[in-house]
Amino acid sequence: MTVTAIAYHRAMGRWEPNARGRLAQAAIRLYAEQGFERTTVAQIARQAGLTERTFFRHFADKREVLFYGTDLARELLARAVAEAPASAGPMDAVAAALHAAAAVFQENPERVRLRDAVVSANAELRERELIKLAAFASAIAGALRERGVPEPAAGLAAETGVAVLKTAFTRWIGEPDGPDLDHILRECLRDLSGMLADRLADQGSPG
Amino acid sequence: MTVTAIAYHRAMGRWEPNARGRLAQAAIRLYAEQGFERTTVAQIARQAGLTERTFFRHFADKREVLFYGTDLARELLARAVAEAPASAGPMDAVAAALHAAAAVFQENPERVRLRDAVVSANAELRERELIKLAAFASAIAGALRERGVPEPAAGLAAETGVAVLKTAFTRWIGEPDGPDLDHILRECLRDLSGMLADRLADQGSPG
DNA sequence: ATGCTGACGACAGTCACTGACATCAGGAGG
DNA sequence: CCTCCTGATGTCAGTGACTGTCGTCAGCAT
Repeated sequence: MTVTAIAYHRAMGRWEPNARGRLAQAAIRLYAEQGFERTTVAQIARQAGLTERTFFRHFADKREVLFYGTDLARELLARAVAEAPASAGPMDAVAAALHAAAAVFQENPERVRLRDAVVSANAELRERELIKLAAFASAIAGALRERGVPEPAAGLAAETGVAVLKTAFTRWIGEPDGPDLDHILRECLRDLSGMLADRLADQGSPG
Repeated sequence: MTVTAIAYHRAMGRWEPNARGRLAQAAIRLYAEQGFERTTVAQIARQAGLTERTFFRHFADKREVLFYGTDLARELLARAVAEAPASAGPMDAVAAALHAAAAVFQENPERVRLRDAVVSANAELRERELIKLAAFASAIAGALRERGVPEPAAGLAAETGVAVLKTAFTRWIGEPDGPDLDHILRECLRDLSGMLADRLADQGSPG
């Protein structure tokens, strides 16, 4: 469930045309070919015609190079929540954001799948993915609060939304010829509503 | 939201009385005193009267030492789900598990808070925490499936449950003199039900 | 042309983590 | 009591991620 995969594009370096991009491209290729652990930063740098030291000037660590574009995705989610119609409830606004993210994924399914394969294959990368997802939730929660949704409802809706995104994404990746992400998302949201509504019905027997 | 904090106890070493425990205790103390990053594994080992090499024989890495007992917590959650009354719906079973976990946290609030402070202060430790929480979700989902709950409902209920636990835990940590975890949990579950029930009411306007 | 600024290379150093081998405590069997 | 065996530990050497520092060089403004 490497849901973080999103756009790979950015400004260029000053001398070389695009240092960051070259490093990122070299990295994902090498990670995919020989595995994350068996790839050294020196290899990536050499592949991109740069030095190891320069790699670490562009990326905080060896993992971060795979999470390029995460900032953009976070902004996208927050914006979608903010731009949801005023009449929409918290969970509707979150749903809108999830569908916006889904659209980006579906723009380039092959790259998303490649990245997912690399990230899923390594525990350290899965950890980093989770942090990014938590950042998504945090951004969504912030946007909800801007809409006047109080805590803990905002945080709860955001966390739940990300949980739904993860679940739907995993399902989508799992069946390449299955329905599209939008459809799966809607289905998951409906299932969840149902479960919780059931629970609401007979209240007060929690522990 | 370092929800992973749970029991610290285990078998003893053969020569020295309790190598694992001594290492864990030294580690958390040093991490709390001088920070995680400024503490070297050699320091921890020396403090415990052992060598660096031995530290890595007991813990997979420098972070893992703070996540002692996570396995027990995972089993606790799974068992609570399994032992929920047959009449309980998926979300009720999950709620029961969350309350079981809450009970363990409340057994020793000081230690939980100390650990939370250490983990929250460091990004790498927060990453590890998220992985453990994901493992919790996975265990809960498995237990739900054993109860006959189909996918994606099982995964969804599990993820949502962990999201609720995180939210409630954060709130609990945030106000030391506030209501107890059980109470906050119940409140969060109610809020979430409400939000999703509202959304269920006017269906079909997702994105 | 000259100086400034920011990106890069070169180099040395720290530390997390690993593999290989020696060693030593204690229990099982004589 | 002695001996073998097993498992936990110490020792040593090595890899690789990451950092600090300094020199250098391209492009820009003056």
